This record gives sequence, C-alpha cells and structure tokens, in this order.
Amino acid sequence: MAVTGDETAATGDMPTYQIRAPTTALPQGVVMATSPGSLHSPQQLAEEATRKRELRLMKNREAAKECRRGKKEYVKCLESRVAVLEVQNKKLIEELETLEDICSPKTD
DNA sequence: CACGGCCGGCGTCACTCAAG
DNA sequence: CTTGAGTGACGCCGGCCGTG
Repeated sequence: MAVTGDETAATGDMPTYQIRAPTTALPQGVVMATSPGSLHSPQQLAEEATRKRELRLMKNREAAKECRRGKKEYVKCLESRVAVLEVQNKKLIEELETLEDICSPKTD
C-alpha cells in the first residue's frame, strides 16, 4: 500500500494516532429512534432503541478487538523490520571500516 | 502469605472519516 | 445529512512478580 503523500494514510503502515482530551462525559444511552412507521408506543420505541444500542455495542466490541489485533500485528511487523535494519546497518558499518582500512594511506 | 506495582486485555465512549 | 467502521482514550479487572 502506497502512503499517498499524506503522512497518515491509515493504511496499515501508519495508523492515525490521535491524542484527545477527555471531553465532558455526557450522559448517554440516548439513542434517537428514527420513527419507522411500524413503531408507535413509547414502549416499543424504547425497546427498539435498546436493541439498537446493544447491537452497536456488540459491533464496537468486535471492532475494538480486531483493531487491537491489527495494531499488535503492526507493531510486531515494525519490530522485526527494526531487527532486520539493525543487522543491515551493522554490516554496512563493518564494510565501511574494511574499505577505510584498505584505502587509508599507510603511515609507517 | 499479603501487598503493591506493572502489564495486557477488555468494554465502552467520543470522535473522525468515508460512503451513500 | 446520516450511517457505519475504525480507533484513541479511559477505567476496570485479573494475572504475574518482586518485596517486606
């Protein structure tokens, strides 16, 4: 996946990490039921709202799990990449030292 | 043991963003 | 504008480990 210029393309390689202040905790559980013609009594409306909320929570629960799983995988990926790059870097440094030895004028 | 600190996982809320 | 998916932040809980 090509990160399109945008530094946070949120596509596996660079998740969008955002810091947010803990905004005022509104009381919630308030779900607006967009009155589908078939529902009338407040009772039914409330039940529908509850059902929707539970569904939403369930989906979000699953989404959160998946999100964490993906994040862990992403971090593991980065860590192994770091390991590879460290080895590569070490080799290059060694090579550089060897070449410097070969090329340096002998003083004695 | 009992405890306290640290860590990882979970559920939920609040928010953003893209699609319809 | 509405809706659904994705994700950061927060708080809680249980397990592990070192220390007195």
